[in-house]
Amino acid sequence: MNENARISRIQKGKRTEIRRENERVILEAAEKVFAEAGFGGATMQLIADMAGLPKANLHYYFATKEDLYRRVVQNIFEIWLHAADSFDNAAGPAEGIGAYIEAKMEISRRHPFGSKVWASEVMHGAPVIQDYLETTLREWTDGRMAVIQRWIDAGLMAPVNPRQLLYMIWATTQHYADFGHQIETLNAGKPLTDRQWRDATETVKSVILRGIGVLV
Amino acid sequence: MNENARISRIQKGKRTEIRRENERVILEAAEKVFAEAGFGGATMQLIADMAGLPKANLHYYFATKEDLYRRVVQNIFEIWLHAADSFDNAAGPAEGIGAYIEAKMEISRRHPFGSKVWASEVMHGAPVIQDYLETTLREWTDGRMAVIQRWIDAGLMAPVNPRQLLYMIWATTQHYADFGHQIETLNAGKPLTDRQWRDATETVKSVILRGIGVLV
DNA sequence: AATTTTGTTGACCGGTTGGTCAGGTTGTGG
DNA sequence: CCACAACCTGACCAACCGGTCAACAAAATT
Repeated sequence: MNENARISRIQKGKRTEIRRENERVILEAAEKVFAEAGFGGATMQLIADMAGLPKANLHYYFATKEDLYRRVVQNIFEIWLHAADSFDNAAGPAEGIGAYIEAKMEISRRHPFGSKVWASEVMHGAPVIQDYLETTLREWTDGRMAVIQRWIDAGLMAPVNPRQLLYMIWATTQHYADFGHQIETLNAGKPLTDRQWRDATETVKSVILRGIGVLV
Repeated sequence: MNENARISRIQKGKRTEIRRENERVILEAAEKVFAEAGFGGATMQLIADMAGLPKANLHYYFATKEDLYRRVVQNIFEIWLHAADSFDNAAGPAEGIGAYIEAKMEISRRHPFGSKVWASEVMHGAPVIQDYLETTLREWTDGRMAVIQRWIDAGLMAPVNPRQLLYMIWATTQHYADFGHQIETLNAGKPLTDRQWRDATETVKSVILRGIGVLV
């Protein structure tokens, strides 16, 4: 048996497939339940029911409720950080910040449950991911602040406090996920349409970009 | 006994005083515990300990955990609505929206626990205050949107979607309460100083006001 | 085909939680 | 000073929750 065949077998083996699929189903159910009930309000039984598995099976893949929760939070954090790719290779603030806002709005739309879990985690004092905040997030923030400061120094945008600007972007974009229920209620109880999402994105972009002196 | 004497006695009676004071202490403790642990994670025992009362005493004043929670949520909702007073008798958007942002930032600073409870309630689908969203909040929103629209029609500000503008103000201001822990962590673990709160308020105000074409 | 590893699950358990209640204490009106 | 109402609380309970485990099934390995 050569190396390729072995790798192929490992990746395609039924065992591996079962594990991957079950973990996926469990994490998806957990994300939803944690988002809708909070960590304390969520029960392993509820997650199991939503995943269509016996509760004992959950504990086979994830030792404890906290382990499962940690994985859910880490998943959304990864997505969150990736949105920064828009930021990096941008020529100036109009392009960079505009693309970042669009990326974050897209995340709010496609991962509303993950966003809520993250918000909930932070609101409760980040008991699980405090170390991420102090290391990865801090470095990430410092890096983007430096980019914004360079744009300001180059006269490409108004001298707005870069940190506060990032907070404003985070707040406005995540609002559409975290407070989605309120927004839906004020929208006659109906989810936002494609057009409404585009309008919201455009409004956020235009107000912020004009607010930092990039648009006229 | 005349009417005045009776009212005076009722308001000053020790019984009334005891009830009012105990309810106040319990609500204050409950707000903090619900904010830090969520509804599901909060326990009556924890609230009782923080209030310095036996658990059974809590159930004397508030029949169920849900009753207590409902009162906490209603309290913050009242404060929330009152911030709109800044909006109403304003000559134009610079004054009205500026004052509203300041009022909401002040609420985020002075009632961080209440803000978090409100956010948590909405994030979880507003199980307790859904009717408020559909009645009071909707009317409130429609009213302010009309005011903003009049300003736009009068040429006092750029034609920004009034609804999205309100959402942006809610999001940016409440962010400082709901994500206060994250902001504090990124601030070297220290709470914002007076000066930093003023800076944050000014940045939010200037970016939004410039963003809607009110500032140059 | 035998053996080992991995996956599956109903039944069970100790600990915690929201809520109750009986019996006591304190304040109030007559 | 008496009777009634409001307030207080230790002890208790049924329900539920996270987690365990033994016994079994299925797949992989030899």
